Amino acid sequence: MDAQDLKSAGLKVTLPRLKILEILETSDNHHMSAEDIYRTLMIQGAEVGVATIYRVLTQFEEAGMVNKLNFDNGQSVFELSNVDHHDHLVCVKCGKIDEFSDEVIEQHQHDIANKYGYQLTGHCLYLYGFCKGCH
Amino acid sequence: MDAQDLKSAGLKVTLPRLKILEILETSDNHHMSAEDIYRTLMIQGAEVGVATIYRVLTQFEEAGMVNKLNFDNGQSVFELSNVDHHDHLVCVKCGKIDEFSDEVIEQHQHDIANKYGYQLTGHCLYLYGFCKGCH
DNA sequence: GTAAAATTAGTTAATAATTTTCAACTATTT
DNA sequence: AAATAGTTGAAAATTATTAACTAATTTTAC
Repeated sequence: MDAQDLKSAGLKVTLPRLKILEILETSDNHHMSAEDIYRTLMIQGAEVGVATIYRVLTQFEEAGMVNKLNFDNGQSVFELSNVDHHDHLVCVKCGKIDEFSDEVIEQHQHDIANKYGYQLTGHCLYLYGFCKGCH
Repeated sequence: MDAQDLKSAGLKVTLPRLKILEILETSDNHHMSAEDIYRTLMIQGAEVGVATIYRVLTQFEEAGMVNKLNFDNGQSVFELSNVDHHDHLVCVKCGKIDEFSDEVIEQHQHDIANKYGYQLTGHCLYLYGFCKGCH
């Protein structure tokens, strides 16, 4: 994800956008909330308003560059979408996020959509629980 | 779901709680947002404050009487939980909600949780798409 | 049934997260 | 370099939900 991706998406190449992309790429946990990103930018000394972050993330999502994950507790985080499809395990205690993918589940989802006459546009699958360290 | 269920849950039997239960039971689409419930109560001429609705719904959820569903768009709706477990198909255009259940998917979810060392407390699976009527 | 104790309700105010507004600025086009 | 179309940051506005507080209601003990 770089300047070229922004152009392809019809978005001008601006500093805030590049910085946000960079943060999403280089952060340790590559699942970040708008707040997380804002904090990181502040620490870096960048002067970017909150509104810009929400705006840019929405644009990225519309352009298919990032996915927004909405958790049950109302929190939401973003991840780059230039990776293979996967779903998420979320620790309800420490907030840790693991990723998995399961072909059988994917297949069944499609079968179900067909059976009910739905033309699938997306899905959301989260497993919530206590992770190894939080039992 | 009736007065007895309220008592069993350690909740006093009050008019607002009974009305909210009744609405959840009798509404056509038995998936309603706090707002939907509020509007319905207003139409019925009942004088119930919004805060009460949120409070009561939260209590019902804690008591395991209702499930809260959080959709990707941030909206959330409630359904009575005195029915078999199932997941949801959501039409992204008209908002229609269908229900399904799939043993294979359920089983795989447990396998995955085990594999990653998670002790499962819940899951959320929504399929989004265009329903039959909205193609 | 009644009164006292405990819980609950409604109003209003507060909060949190996100979005809008708008004038000033920037990137791209010509 | 000027024109233009898109973008930004600050602050105000919105939205959904929750908290605080007093009044009202339900339950429990007589």
